[in-house]
Amino acid sequence: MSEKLAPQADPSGTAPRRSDATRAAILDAARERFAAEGYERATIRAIARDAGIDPSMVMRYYGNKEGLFAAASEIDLRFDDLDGIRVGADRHAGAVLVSHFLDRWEQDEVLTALLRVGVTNEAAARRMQEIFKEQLGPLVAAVCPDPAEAPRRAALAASQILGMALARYVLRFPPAVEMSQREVIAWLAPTVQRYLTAPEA
Amino acid sequence: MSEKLAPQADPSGTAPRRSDATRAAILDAARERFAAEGYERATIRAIARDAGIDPSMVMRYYGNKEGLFAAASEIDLRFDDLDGIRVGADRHAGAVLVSHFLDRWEQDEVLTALLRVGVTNEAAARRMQEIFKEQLGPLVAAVCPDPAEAPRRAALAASQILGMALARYVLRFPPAVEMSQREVIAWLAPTVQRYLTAPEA
DNA sequence: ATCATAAGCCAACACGCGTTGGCCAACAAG
DNA sequence: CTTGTTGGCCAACGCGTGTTGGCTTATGAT
Repeated sequence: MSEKLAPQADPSGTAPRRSDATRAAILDAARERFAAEGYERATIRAIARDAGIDPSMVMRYYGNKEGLFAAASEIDLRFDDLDGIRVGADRHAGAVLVSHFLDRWEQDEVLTALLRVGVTNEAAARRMQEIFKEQLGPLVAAVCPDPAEAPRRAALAASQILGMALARYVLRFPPAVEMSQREVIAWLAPTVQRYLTAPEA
Repeated sequence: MSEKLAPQADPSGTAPRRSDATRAAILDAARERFAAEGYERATIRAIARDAGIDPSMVMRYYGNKEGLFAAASEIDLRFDDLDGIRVGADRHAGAVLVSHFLDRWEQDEVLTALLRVGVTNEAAARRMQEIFKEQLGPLVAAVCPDPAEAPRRAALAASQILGMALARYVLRFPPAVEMSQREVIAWLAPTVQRYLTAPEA
């Protein structure tokens, strides 16, 4: 009676459902559409068409459009891969951070989606705040001189990183698009480095 | 016969119309709505309501929604006020530029509107490219060492300035909002200065 | 083999949108 | 005063949207 919804023992903790493939297809399509067109123009009908199913399935699995976006925009900035910063590479924190963000941005369209949607959608903007606060914040606090300054320094670094993402991946300013990843890092790393570690004023 | 549409002599070149006040009210309301909500969520009906007239008037005067946005998002970055840069204050170009942009952004909601809309709307994104290219470009070319590098350097400066505008005026990251204008200038000026004048790599 | 359940589709709803054309009143020129 | 022109409103159209409920089919446990 208690395990009615779990047809078989499940080591991972979540019961696998027969519809998991469909759910994933919906999420993939949603991420792509949200990233490419923003919240309003990414219609549930179009997402369903991309996923090869009926629009009503989207509602069944994610409740409503807001719920779909919430599910599709879950993000992990993957700073765990970066524990190198703490261990003593503080002098290269800027370069490591910029490089990491560029990688993440080019691999994961969720970041573009969140940026595109966050500009118009209050909930997405708050989500973005949380992500940067909770994931970038601690990392900055560990690197910067006075932990009390961490939020401000993180915001400054975020402003440069988001600004480049905006110019390069969203607005597609030709010069920003044409720069190689290495060039972008060479230019932005000192900026971010200074925001993180330079003494105030 | 030739002057049928000009009821009286007009020194300024454009005939004043009885509807000019309404046209202006529409544009004001449009700017505010586009800046606050982006393209799709700023409805013509709401704009008309704000302006105190009927939605059909908007169509009469601006053709369609696209035309309205085009008219409402005309922008002059006002770099003319800044000829100080050329005259020899090149060492402070970064500070002057950042300060000028912050002022413009806080006075003119069109900039926020263009940023919010440009993220989702192709035409607005192109418009933004043109504005930065044609208005910021020449100014950068006059300050930077090799004019051939101007576009890239302008894009870098734009990435930082737009990034801060994004964090401060659109996404409203608390630390970015709480910083005083003076603090923002103190942090960003050296960055922009370097983007404009530092030797490459 | 049975049968509850899950997966899926279809058709439709109500709503808000951009947009249109016709009608009325205020104005200005003769 | 008359008459053409402009400014303005009203009512409606067609459309695409998010969303709903019911129906059919496949599935897998019993």
